[in-house]
Amino acid sequence: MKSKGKAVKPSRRTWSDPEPELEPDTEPEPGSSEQEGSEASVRIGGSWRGSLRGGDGKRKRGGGRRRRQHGSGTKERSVRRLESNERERTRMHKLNNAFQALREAIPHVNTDKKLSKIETLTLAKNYIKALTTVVVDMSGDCLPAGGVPSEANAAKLLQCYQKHLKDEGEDDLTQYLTHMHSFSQRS
DNA sequence: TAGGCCATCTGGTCCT
DNA sequence: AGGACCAGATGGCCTA
Repeated sequence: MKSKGKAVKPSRRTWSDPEPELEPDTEPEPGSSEQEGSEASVRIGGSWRGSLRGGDGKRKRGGGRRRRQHGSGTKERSVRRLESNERERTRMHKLNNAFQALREAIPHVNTDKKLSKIETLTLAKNYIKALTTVVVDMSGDCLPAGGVPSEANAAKLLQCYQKHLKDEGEDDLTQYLTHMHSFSQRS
């Protein structure tokens, strides 16, 4: 299993752990010094970076110009940024937890390798499609046309599913399994 | 070393 | 007004 990313990244400095020489209160940021809105450079981890916003035609919903932050001091903005970063971090953690739950819901062969996010989504999509095919197939055999979902029907479907697997194997899952194997072979 | 994947920061926009 | 959401940018880690 890849143990990527999760390890502590000592060189990644967060706003909550600022370096002493970095003083946002006193050091103006080039490009973002409240005068140019189309392009900004910000300082992260001690190095300046420039963003390409405004020049590539993306993210242009609305004005496109960076809004000026009237009436809020640098310190207050810094605090708000910290809070915003924290919220974003927890939001992403929740998202990752959801991805993990999805990974655990999808059967796959190579459990040694953690599915990437894109693999998880692709497998989930194919898995749903495969199961849908099975259900539709079985409901044609086992349920009256236009049958209303009910506990009785669900039980009957389950019986049919088991019979289906016994009689015909898991051919309906072939496509899903194909994708699954392609993923596992790449690891 | 290049490329893939990821976490984090960031600012703009949307929504309540 | 403030939080949620989104996407771009950046840099670290890992594998082929």
